[in-house]
Order: sequence, then structure tokens, then C-alpha cells
Amino acid sequence: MTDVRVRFAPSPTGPLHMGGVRTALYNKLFAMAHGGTFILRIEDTDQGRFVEGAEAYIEEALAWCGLTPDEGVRSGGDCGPYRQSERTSLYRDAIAQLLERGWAYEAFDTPDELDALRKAAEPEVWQYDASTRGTLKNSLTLGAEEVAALKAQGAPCVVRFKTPETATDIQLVDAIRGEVTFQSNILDDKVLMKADGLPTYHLANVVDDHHMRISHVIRGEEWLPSAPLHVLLYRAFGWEHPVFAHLPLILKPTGNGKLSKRDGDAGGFPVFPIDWHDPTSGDTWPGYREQGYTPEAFVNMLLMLGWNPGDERELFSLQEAAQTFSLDRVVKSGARFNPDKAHWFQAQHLRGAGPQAHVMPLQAVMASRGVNWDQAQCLAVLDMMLERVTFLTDIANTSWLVAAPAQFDAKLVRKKWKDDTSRLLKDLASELQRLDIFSSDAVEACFTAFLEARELGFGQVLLPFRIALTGEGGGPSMFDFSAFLGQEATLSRLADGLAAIEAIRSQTEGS
RNA sequence: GGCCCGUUCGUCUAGGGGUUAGGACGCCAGGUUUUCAUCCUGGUAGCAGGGGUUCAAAUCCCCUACGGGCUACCA
Repeated sequence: MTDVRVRFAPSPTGPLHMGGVRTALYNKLFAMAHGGTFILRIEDTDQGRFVEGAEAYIEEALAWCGLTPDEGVRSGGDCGPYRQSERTSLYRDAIAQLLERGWAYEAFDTPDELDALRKAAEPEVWQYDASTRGTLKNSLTLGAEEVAALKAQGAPCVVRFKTPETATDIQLVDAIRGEVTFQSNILDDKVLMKADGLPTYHLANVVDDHHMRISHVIRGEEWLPSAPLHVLLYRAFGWEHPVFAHLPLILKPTGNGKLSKRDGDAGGFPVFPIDWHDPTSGDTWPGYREQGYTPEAFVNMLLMLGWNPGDERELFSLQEAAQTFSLDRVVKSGARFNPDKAHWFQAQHLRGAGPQAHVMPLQAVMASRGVNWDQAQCLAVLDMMLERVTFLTDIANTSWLVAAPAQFDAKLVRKKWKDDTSRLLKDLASELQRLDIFSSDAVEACFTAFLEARELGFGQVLLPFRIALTGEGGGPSMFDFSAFLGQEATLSRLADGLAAIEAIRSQTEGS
């Protein structure tokens, strides 16, 4: 096999969304699996839709996901420049070649004129194609002098592809879908070069893929309809076309259609890998990174949305995935995105990495909230909490970890408190006060002895103890948590908690 | 409208002529746990419909329906 070279070619018209990230992922994985090269090419030929910051966003998002390109604007490489706006001479040469060989022609029809034609034809669909081009203003119908005159006047001019008049089948073998056939006569004469002198996607794409020696074009299904045009273009140039693989789309979790950026709002999930600050509206769109997802979890979730290894494994690192990834195991149908499953992947990756792995990140998260825990404290908290949370931020949001509870679950208090409960906890407090070493084991031993001496069950004292210290009925081992708080804080929380709870109880009785 | 792609539990999917149609998420139940969560065990639920081909069809073919994409001087 020739060298595998694949590219991800987004256009900097806005933030990359998760569908785009998945396309990049599959490209990267395919390159990794074959010892190939993953290229990032910026398709910035539409100056009208250019968005400031979008290119930087793309690079940063890919980097966060671990999908760093081997070649690209930042990474460099032999086939640069990697921005299409910097490759215009290549496209001009290509156009000259096509014009010379009769595969393209110049057209002078204005957008308004074409719009009018389309309007007039309604409800039929009007196309600029082999059947209509003979009646329009182009270098095929106009004389050479007239064309020259128009150009001399500076009349706007585009170059269109001259689709073959004779209807033939255009067949291509898609690596995911198998054989796909199109009738050539349904194709229209696509604009290859716009009036501003910049190429359209079709031209730039084919020219760059050829010059960058791309072996496999792995892209979204939305490109399948233009694949026959691309095949024709390769033929016109006399180039061999790469292998095509059209990926299924990611669909909305509910309702119809492909996932779009507005869906996140309604569904309460991010659509973008990292936060996007829209420079024109000033809006911020949430990203998976800022939601607390680890890149490994995010990428794993994306991986399984349209691909599977053929066995029952679901949890993969990038390297593991690269070892089994293949295009023929990509699913053909669109995949509805499921936020619940994204959650599950995150929880799996969080726990799978173990407490130690999250010490520094947790320390940073806490610091950003004004809580300065040392590494030992972070580790202790992770040991207690990792299996109870999905995100590290869930820990930061657990307020009783940092401060005595401001709220107590009144219903729970009413249910669990007997008349002697507070008395018991006060007795327990004096026992705890006597401890010289306040470790988890020591607290547990003290507790057990306390219960045995009074012939009490765990539930009668432990749950009230928990409620007094956390305000809630669930959470980690109270022995661990007491040790984490330390003797002084434990006792003061207990005393304050009891006071607050007594207030609740007397209120309840009074009403 | 036209062209192209697709359709297995609610969702992601395995299965490609003979399977009790498998797994995962979710949900429900039980167990473990001082509690919650984790974990374990079990349950729930599916081949879009109709015609063929075949001894035999989720699987191959055709039609229909439905879903999706494209149909710009956007990518």
C-alpha cells in the first residue's frame, strides 16, 4: 500500500463541533493504525464567512483531544502552506489547465440573473448544466472577442466545470459504503473558481488532496453527493483519486436532523469540545472541557458513536483504539447522540484512572474556587469521593467537603431523630474528644466501642452523625471523613449541627 | 421535487442464510455497603412493512414506508 496520508480539513467559519472532532478522530486513528500521516488543512476560501479566532480554536480543540496533526499550519510539513488562502497560485494553475483542456469554461452570469432564472423555473429546479449552459453568458456561447471585451471591462467572471454532456454512470467504491453509482447527467456545472479569484471547496479540495498526496479522504456523509464531481475532476486532471470514505452523521438526541449547535441548550449538553466565545455576538458556547469532561472520555464517547471493534470492548485510549481501528467497522447509518452515555464514559474514565491521577487537577479546581487543599488532602478526598462523582467539579460542588453544612435535610432529620439521638451524639462527642490520634481507624474503633457499650446498632448513631456533619443522608465513610476534617473540625461541626438540628426539631413540633 | 445514503431493544451497536437475536447506556428489581455511590446478579425491551428467492431469511433481491444528506460564486 502507498503511504497513508489523511487530512482533516475544517473551514474556519466558527467553532469545530463534536461531529467535526469525530471526523478528525477517525482520520487520526486511521493514520495511527497504518503508520501514516495526519494533516490539518485550513479551508479558508470563503472570505465572507471567515470568523476571527476559529482557526486558533480548531488547533486548541484538537490539541486538547490529543488529535495533534503531524502536518499543519502549526506543525509544519513538506506540503505547505496548509492554509488554502495561501495556496491560490496552485488553484490558478489548475484552472488554467482545465480551461486549456476544455474541462472548464468562464461564465459571466451574475448571481442575480441566476437567482431570477431559478425563481422563474419554480417549482421546477433550475440547474446550470449541460442542458442550459448553451443559453447563458459564458465562454461557450460568447465569441472570443466578446469574452475578452467583458474581461477587459472587469466584468465579474467565474470558472465552471464542464460536466460531460453524455450521461454515464460514475461509480466509486466507498470504503464504508461499498459501491455507489451516480448518473453523470444529474450533475450541474459547479463553480470551481469564484469571481473573487478564490477556488470553491470542490476545486481546492481536489487540487490540495492531490498535491498533499492524500491517500484516503475520510469526511462526513454530507460530501457524498459531490463525490462524483470530485471523481470527474480527478479524471480531468489526469490524476488518480484517493480512496473515499464517507462517515455517517451525528444526529440530534431527540427530534429530527443532524446535531446542530443549538441542540446543546435544549438537551443540557455541550456540542463543542471546548468553550467557544463568539467574537461577534459575545456569546459563550459551552464545551466538554469546561464541563469537566476529560479528553480521554470525550474522545472515547465520540469513537463509539459510529464505530465498534467487533467485540464487546467499549473503553479505549487513543492508542488502544488505533490498534483495532478500521474503516470497514464504521457504521453506515447516522448515530443519535446520547448524553447519558457520554456521562457514563466520563465516569468510567474518571474512576479508571485512579485517585492519584486526579490529585493535581483537583487541586487546581479547588484553588480556582478559593480552597487551598494540599496534595494529601486532595488524595484523601479523591479516595472518598471518586466513585461517587462523574466530574471532578462534582467534588468542588460538594459544599460540605469544605465547610459545615448550611442546610440540613429536615425530612431526614424528622425521620431519623429519636428523642435520645442528640444526647447520644453528645456522649459520642466527648468520647471522640478523648482520642489522641484522630485517624479513620481510631474514629471507627471509638465508634464501635461506644455502640457496644450501649448495645446500639450502627444505624441509630451513624446516620444522625452523618447528617449533623454533612446535612445529608449519603456520602463516603464517616470515619474517613471525620479523619479528613480532623478532631477539632469534627467536634465543632457536630456541636453546631446538633444545635441546628434541635432548632429544626422544635420548629417541627411547634407547627 | 430530483439525486444519493440509510433502517436490529427508547439510545449506541454485534450478528451478513440455520443464533433461546448478543453486548452497552438508560430504566426496574435483588445482593453487597452504617448511608449514598461504586460493584455484583437478574429483569425490561428490538430485526419498519409487504412481496419474492430458498428446505431455511434479521441476513440475499424487489417494492413501499420512514429517517437522513445534498440540491449556492458555503464548506
